[in-house]
Amino acid sequence: MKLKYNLLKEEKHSKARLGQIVTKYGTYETPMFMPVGTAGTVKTLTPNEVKETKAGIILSNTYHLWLRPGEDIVAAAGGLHEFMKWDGPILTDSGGFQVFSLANPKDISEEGVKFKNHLNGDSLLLTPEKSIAIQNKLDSDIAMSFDECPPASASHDYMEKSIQRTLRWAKRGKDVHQNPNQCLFGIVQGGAYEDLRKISATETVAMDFDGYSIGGVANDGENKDMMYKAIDYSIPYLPKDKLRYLMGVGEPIDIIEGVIRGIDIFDCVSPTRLARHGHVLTKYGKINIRNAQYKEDFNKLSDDCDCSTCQMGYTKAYLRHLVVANEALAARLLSIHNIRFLIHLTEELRTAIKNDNILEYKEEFIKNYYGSYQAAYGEYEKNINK
RNA sequence: GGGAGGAUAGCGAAGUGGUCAAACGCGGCAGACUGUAAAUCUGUUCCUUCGGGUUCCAUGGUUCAAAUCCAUGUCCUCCCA
Repeated sequence: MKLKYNLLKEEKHSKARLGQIVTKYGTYETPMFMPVGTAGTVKTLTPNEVKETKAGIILSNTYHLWLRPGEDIVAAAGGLHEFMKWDGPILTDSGGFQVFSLANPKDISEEGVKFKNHLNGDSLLLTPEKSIAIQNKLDSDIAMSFDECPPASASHDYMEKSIQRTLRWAKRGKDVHQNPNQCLFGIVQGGAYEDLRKISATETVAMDFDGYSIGGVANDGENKDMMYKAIDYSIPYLPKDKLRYLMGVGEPIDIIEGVIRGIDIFDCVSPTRLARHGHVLTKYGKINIRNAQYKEDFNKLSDDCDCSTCQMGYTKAYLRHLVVANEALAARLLSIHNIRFLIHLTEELRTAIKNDNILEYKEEFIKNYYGSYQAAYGEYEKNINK
């Protein structure tokens, strides 16, 4: 059964929307944060632990599973859900982000993208057709179109050529997409250029995908002002009855701003990566639990957090000890907490949408978490409409 | 009792006459991380009022110049008896 989106309510003072995603695994509310499990695992966590964070959809990656263990092995296992024992929806990224993070511009051609296998140096070619074929076999619930994800700093000229190629790649991918149980999403690119976002969004929507995402944000050379513009310039052209996914985001303030601008789903590696590096998201800001000041702090990470790490009563002093001692449990306990933090944030945003007070919620959140607008938005504070 | 080798910043360890406040590793203290080549990477780690000051076991010496050479002492390790 193909996943389906229903729009339930629009917030009165913003573009924020409450919706639901109906899947064969259950029904989930949006806005939603999706934890990332690139290589078929949300790093350091078991599926049960991920479930306990109240995660709905999780992410996995075409590029990584293609290289290892190979999509045929996943298919032989009965698909990715069965392989990794995740009894919930999965979205697979197409490998488009790896075009940005792993390939050189000169390796990008009309046919596809030449990669150097980061595991053994082999030369590989990933094409739109190949990406979709792999995702068909992985049997994820949502497949993403294979796109070029140029840095935000790319020139208008480069970006224009790039979005046209991404549109052709989207069409090629859609033409070979075969899995009837799998949605296929189109990706809007165009950086912070208003005209290009409009073209990319309009043309992508014209191809009639099951959902749409905004890509190319939160990467090199971008600031918050540009990210929010990229969203604002794309959203007006996306249909209301389809899911809107902001790829790779992220930071609490960006999730809030994204929701206010009409985004439904987000994904980001930050809660798990930060956890592995000893950083903790709390209502009163991000802390580095490694810091010496926590050596004898026998308080929990947060008094009002319902994640299993906090519910167990683990103290900052103990968690700091685990991080400093490089114990695997540190990454696991902090990943649980950080993921739960972002999912809890989306729960609060859903409540705010129901109550039509999301702008007030944002003010309150910024006050608690960042302390100031400057801290929340950086030097672009004044350009961003509060 | 005889012989040999050592002693360098919190620890380990380079350096064997000037370019040495002294490589590098660990530990310590901070920072970064947004569709994961990331349990990774970066900075910093004698004191300082940032001008400079005081260092390489101790003391004395050689030299324009010593962590580096010489003498003595102290301590450590190994081998022989």
